[in-house]
Amino acid sequence: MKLLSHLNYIDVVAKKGSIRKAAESLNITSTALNRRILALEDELGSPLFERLANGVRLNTAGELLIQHIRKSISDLSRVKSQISDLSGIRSGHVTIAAGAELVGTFLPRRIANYRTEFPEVSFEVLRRAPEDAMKSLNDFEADFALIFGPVPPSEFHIILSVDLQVMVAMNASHPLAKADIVRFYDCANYPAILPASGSGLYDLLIAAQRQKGTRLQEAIISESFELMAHYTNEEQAISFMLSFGDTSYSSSYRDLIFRPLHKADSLQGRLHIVQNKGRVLSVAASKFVEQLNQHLCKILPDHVHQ
Amino acid sequence: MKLLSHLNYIDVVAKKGSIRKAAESLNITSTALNRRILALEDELGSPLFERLANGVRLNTAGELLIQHIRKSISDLSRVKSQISDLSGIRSGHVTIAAGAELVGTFLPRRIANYRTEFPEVSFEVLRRAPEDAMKSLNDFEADFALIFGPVPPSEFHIILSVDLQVMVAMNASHPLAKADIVRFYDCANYPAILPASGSGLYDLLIAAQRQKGTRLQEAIISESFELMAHYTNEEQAISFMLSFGDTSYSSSYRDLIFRPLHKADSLQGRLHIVQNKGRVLSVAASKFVEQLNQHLCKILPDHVHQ
DNA sequence: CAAGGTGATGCATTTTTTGCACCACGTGCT
DNA sequence: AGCACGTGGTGCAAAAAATGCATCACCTTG
Repeated sequence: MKLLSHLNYIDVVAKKGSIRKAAESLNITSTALNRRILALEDELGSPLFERLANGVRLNTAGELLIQHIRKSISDLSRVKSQISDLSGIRSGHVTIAAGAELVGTFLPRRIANYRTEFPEVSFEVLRRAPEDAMKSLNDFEADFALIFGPVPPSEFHIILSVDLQVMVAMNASHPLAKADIVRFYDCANYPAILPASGSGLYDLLIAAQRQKGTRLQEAIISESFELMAHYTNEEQAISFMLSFGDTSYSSSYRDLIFRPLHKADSLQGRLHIVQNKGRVLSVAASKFVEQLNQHLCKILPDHVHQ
Repeated sequence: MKLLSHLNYIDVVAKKGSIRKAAESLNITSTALNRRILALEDELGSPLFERLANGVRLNTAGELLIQHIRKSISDLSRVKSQISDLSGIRSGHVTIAAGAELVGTFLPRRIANYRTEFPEVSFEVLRRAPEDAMKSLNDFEADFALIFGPVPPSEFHIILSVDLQVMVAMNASHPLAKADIVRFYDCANYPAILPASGSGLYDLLIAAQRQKGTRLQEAIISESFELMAHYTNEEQAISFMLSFGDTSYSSSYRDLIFRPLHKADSLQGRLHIVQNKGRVLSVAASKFVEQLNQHLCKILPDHVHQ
């Protein structure tokens, strides 16, 4: 797009922190890019970047402008999608920032389901810790975010919240698999595979250990839930996963057994679907959120908060 | 400004309804403008204008885009003003859409007062009927609007509301001037100069006549409050004006006497300061609104609703 | 002090935009 | 019907703008 390409250039420079690097990734010469920046600064009557020895960095004026640029680009792409929607072409692009707990299991199936109906819509999933997911929203990098954990700051609009239970995952031959329900203190008797910090599940498990006075055996810590799932199968270890009430999500890891925790130990967190306040979602994105909404209401009635 | 000039061109074409006319007012040839439009349409993959025999008109896609363009231009100018604010230059531009009741008396003094502090800030006052004032907000033509009359639609953000009394204006030698207070039915005994429809005061007077069963003598109807004021001086006629509690506004029309209406007849309307929902005001505009706010709280305590 | 990185700049080249003249088409007036 | 006038669209040449190369000045790092 020609219109925003000029603006987009600034955005890339800001992100790369170097005119030459940005120019390379944009497939133009640094000269051209440099001069565009100079022209823009001249036009605004104020520099936008601080020139450092090893690159450039946005100054305050630049920060103000880049915020507007990102919003403009994002809004324009929404308008474009609305316009193509008018022509009857169901196309578009949806960018989602989601916690590590969700990118592997929950989202793939939801996206696949959506794309059976609208195959022209492309998706982009950013795996982000809660704080980074919010930053993505602020930078207009993501259309909306799926955040599991504590209530997000009030500066965002919460489209939907769902109460989710944490379940214990283990190999079929694991001793804990014999009972239908697991106590949290029993978990401390076996090596555990825990998520790394920067995930809502991590926060929840830390809080639970402190509250219950139970200390889990941290055998492996990983930020990859795929590794956690597969390794649970290798060793007589346990791990923790979100339950969507529906076993179909859990079953994506064959051979793994999922057991709920005892009522008194129940680890409950909330999944929040949030978006930027005052921002309008694209046609495609809002339809996807609507589909998520319906699905969650169907499999988890009485747990959904609008 | 180069960045938005391309976009602004579309805006001008939409407003002029003709590429040639727009090109003339933009000091470029129609060829260049025409090709820019074609290029943009090509880029978006969809026409933006309907080609008619006597010009062009936005189609649905164009309406969608022009909305974004106007918002972008408006936001960018706000960012520009913020940036120059950083450099210590207190400059900017404020556009106000106001009812005819306010442009002549209330606003000039407020603007003058503001400009003694910030002489670099320029102002633009659009005299608009309530509905047109809201349209100006929607089109990002005005930063905010001063509307007197019924409560504006909820799709706008009401910054401030003030209860305002309507007073009766007359020549010093007018019979009604003898009493300190005027009854509404007494007004029917003299020729009256009334505002034309499209002003909040008009709506208020129409409603009052119906409610009280009193029919005023419509000697002159004008949309100009200046004419009303001056003509009131010429003939033994009466007219109606807003009271800001402070006589200083009324005194701008020398020789005119202002009398309040009896309590039972009191014509009370509301002045609303409204802006587009979700829109951020420029530094200059928000400072001006703040000054209005303080002033109104000072001269009309207990009548201001935030 | 040298090596490797950064952004800035002069000048020739390429690409894009612009303007002129003209076309095709529709409207309205005679 | 005929004509004049206005509209948007287009081919081609001129003008303007953006680009790329080579180079400079500067800073950091080894």
